[in-house]
Parts: sequence; C-alpha cells; structure tokens
Amino acid sequence: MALTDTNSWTGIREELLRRIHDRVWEPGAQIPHEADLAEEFGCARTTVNRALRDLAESGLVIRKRRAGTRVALNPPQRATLTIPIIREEVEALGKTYRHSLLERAYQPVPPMLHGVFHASLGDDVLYLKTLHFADDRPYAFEERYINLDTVPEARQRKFEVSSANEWLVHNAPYSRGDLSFSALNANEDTARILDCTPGTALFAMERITWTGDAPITHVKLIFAPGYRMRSRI
Amino acid sequence: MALTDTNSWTGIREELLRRIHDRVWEPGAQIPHEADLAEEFGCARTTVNRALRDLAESGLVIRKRRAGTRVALNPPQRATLTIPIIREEVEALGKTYRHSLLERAYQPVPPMLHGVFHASLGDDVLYLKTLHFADDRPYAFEERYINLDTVPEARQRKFEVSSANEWLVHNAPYSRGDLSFSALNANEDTARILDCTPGTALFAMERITWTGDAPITHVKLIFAPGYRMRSRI
DNA sequence: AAAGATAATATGCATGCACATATTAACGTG
DNA sequence: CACGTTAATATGTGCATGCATATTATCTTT
Repeated sequence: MALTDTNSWTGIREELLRRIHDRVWEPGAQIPHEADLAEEFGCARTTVNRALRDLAESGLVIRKRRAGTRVALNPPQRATLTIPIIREEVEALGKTYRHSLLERAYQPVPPMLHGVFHASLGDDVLYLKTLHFADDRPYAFEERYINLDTVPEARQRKFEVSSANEWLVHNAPYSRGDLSFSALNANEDTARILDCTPGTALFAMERITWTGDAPITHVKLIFAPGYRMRSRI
Repeated sequence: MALTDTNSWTGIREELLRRIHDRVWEPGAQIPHEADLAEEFGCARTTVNRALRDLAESGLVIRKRRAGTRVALNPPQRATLTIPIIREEVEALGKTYRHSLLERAYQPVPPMLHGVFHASLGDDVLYLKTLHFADDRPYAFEERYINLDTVPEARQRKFEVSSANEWLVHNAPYSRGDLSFSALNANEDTARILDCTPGTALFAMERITWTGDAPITHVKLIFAPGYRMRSRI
C-alpha cells in the first residue's frame, strides 16, 4: 500500500521510513532484501539500493552483506553540525567582525600536546592567542598551536590581517579531526579578555586536525557568555 | 597522473580530493565535467558521479545543474556527532547506569515553549524531571516536556523503569529536530541535584524533536561537571 | 565431533544507456 | 534595446545487467 506514488529513490526512502516509523518493521527486525523490494515497488534494484544506502547512512538501518538489512535497534541520533569560520559566523549575525592578535610566539610543544604532536618533540610550534570581536565586543578567545613541520609556510604569516582560523582552512585542508565541547568557568585571565566576571560559565570547543597522519593544529576556542551552538537533525 | 590506480568510486574520490588539497583545482575554480573526468579515468560517468556526489555531500565541492561543479570557496567544516542514549553512553564508560524520576506532572504548556507547541495551547503536557546516574554519581539532569497530543501513549507510562529518553527513541521516532549546546552556571537547585557547588560551569544540551509537523518533546539535559562531548570529523 | 574447505546468498559496485530537470547562453521579435 | 522564447548543456536519476565481496550455511575430511 505504498501511498508514495513516485518510484524515485527518495519516494522509496519515504515509504521505507514510514514502515519503520509505523512499526510495520519492528526495531531489530530484518527487512525484505533488495530484490524483493524492487519487485514490490516495481523499480530496479539499484533504486532500492540507493534508498537503503541513504537510510543506512543516517543510521536507521544496519546493512551487512549476506546477512541482509535490519532496522536499527537503537537508532543512533546523529546530528551534523557545521562549524563555520568565525568571521562568517559573526557576519551571519549581521555584525562586523574583526580580530586582534594578542600573542605570537615560538614555543616547545606543550606537555598537553605531547601525545598528539609526538613526532616533533624537540621542535618548536607556533603559538597564537587571538581575540575575535563581533561589533567590537569580544566574541571568542582562541588559543592555537600550529605544527611547523606540517605547515612551514605559517612561519611567514603574521596572522594580523587574516586570522589563522581562516588561513589554515584555505591553505592547510585537513583530512581528519577530533572535536570536543565543554563548559568551563572563566578564570581571571579569560574573564578579563572576554569582558565578563570570573566564574562565568563559558562554552569551549577544542579541535585537533590532521592531514593524513601529520597533525596540523590544535585550537581551543572559548566563547563569550551566552554562546549557543546550534544544529539540526 | 592519477596515482590511485583503482577505478573504484572511492579511488576516484581520493584522486579528486588530492587535486583539491594540492590546489590543482583552486578554491572557487570550476572542475571538468563528469563526462570528461570519466574519460580521463577510463570509467563510466556514473562512477565519477558517485565520487562527486560524495564530495558534494561533505561540502567540499558545490554542484549545480548546467553550471557545473566547482571547488567550495569556504569548505564548511562539518562534523557529525552521535548523541547516544544516556544509558548507553554511561555503560560505554564501564559504569553502571540507573536513573531516578524526581517529578512527573501534567502542566500547561510553559511560556518558553509556546512558539513550539503552538497547536496545543489549552492542553496539558507531561513534565518529567529525571536524574541519570553513573556508578551512583549524578551524571546528567534532565527536564522534559512531552506533547501528549502527539504521543498520547506516554500518559500510561510511569518512566520509572525505562527512562523517557529511551522509551521515546524506541516508540516515537522523530523525523526532525533542533539541537543546541551551551554552558551555564549551576544555580542552587541544579548544584544540589548534581552534587556540585553553585556557580560551577555545566554543559547543557537542548533538543526539540518533531515527527512531521507535530512536536514530540523538548528536553534540556544538564551534565555533571567535567562533561565533554566528543566528535570526529 | 571438531575443523577446514566450499557453496550459496545478500549487499556493494561498475557499466552503458536513456531521459529528466535546472540553468545558462543564444536568439529573435516587438 | 529590452524582454521573453528557445536551445544547449551539465548534473540528477532510473534501469538492466554483470561481477565482486563479505558472510553464513553446508558439506567434507580427519
């Protein structure tokens, strides 16, 4: 009883979704195999495959060769969040962006990053402290370590006009990254920098990116009070 | 000079990625169209299409009919984060999970949610306050509103044995949701509940889910101090 | 009966082809 | 010359088919 009259792959996806939502196929249950579904919908197996692949990507069904396709028992709730370049994020709010470089230094790899920047223990890394503004009010405070082994060109850059954030995105694309989000209390320093009272709860994001096996950079972003990170599912 | 000898769609994707990373095709530049690439790689256009579609999905290239495919100017940084069921998250840490229902009441729609639960203004919603534990230590504090118009079966559930979190995932799958993350200072109440000192920075997640146009539930989760949400890119 | 080889099967992927659709460029007409 | 119409084009999608590959079931062999 497919109400979705189309036999487009999206149409078939909708119908499959409906059957999962309406528990025609219970969680954990095996669903008919591609060939059968193709026959039922009167379409090619390729088309059913496309629909099923899409559902598998979103985690709603689990597919294994030979074993078949089954409805996921605990549909993992996946959300894709887009982490914009800070300038764009600020400008999207209709505010004017600027940033100021608070510090730029060459340092030995800090202990915290020994595990990550393992290869270059003796060498220096570039350390940057940047403050991002929205309409002249502090928006986010950035602390960054750049691996000069991987991105030697960074040595030549001052990062005063275009931020490291932006420059790296355009010049050192990464293939892999770890992200983490947390909440922390503002200490004296960050409170002063972000213009808030010490102790205020702040939203923080940490990110390490690699290209292949070579670490590129470690960033810690601490946002001004009231920051919300949004996403759709 | 395709080093990737395979002509699988993943192989082609790798080669295209390489060209983008190595700036053979600069950001914003148009790349050859599918037919040409297919000829170059000696494969079917469909295969190139698959590779390009994948790159477009991750936001690295922008595709438009007739206009062609071009390298994204500002490759948006997308991260997919999986939001697990709290019980599973706790058990994955090797700790024992339990939860306790602190409050269960029928309430009129709170003003905060008027915009969301618009249809059911006069009606009541189910309000739940739950505390999640990991090894008998508070892990997260949950405040939830359930729309009884959408999920009337929730009226019969006590949510003492299985949490609302879990029950809803299995019984009211959603099609759409809004997520937001923020940091907040513990007030007297949450400090007492989560066993920390008032003022501590806490990580909070808010989520509203819909099935079609009907709102299902609104949840606010406040995690115990030290919580980190992790993700890979 | 346990262990290893082998066959069966469901999904994964590649191909060649045809047509749909969105978008841009070219054209023609008032 | 402005503006609407038409044609050209690149991507999007569907189909039929064949082979690849992972995994399970079955059948040997010791």
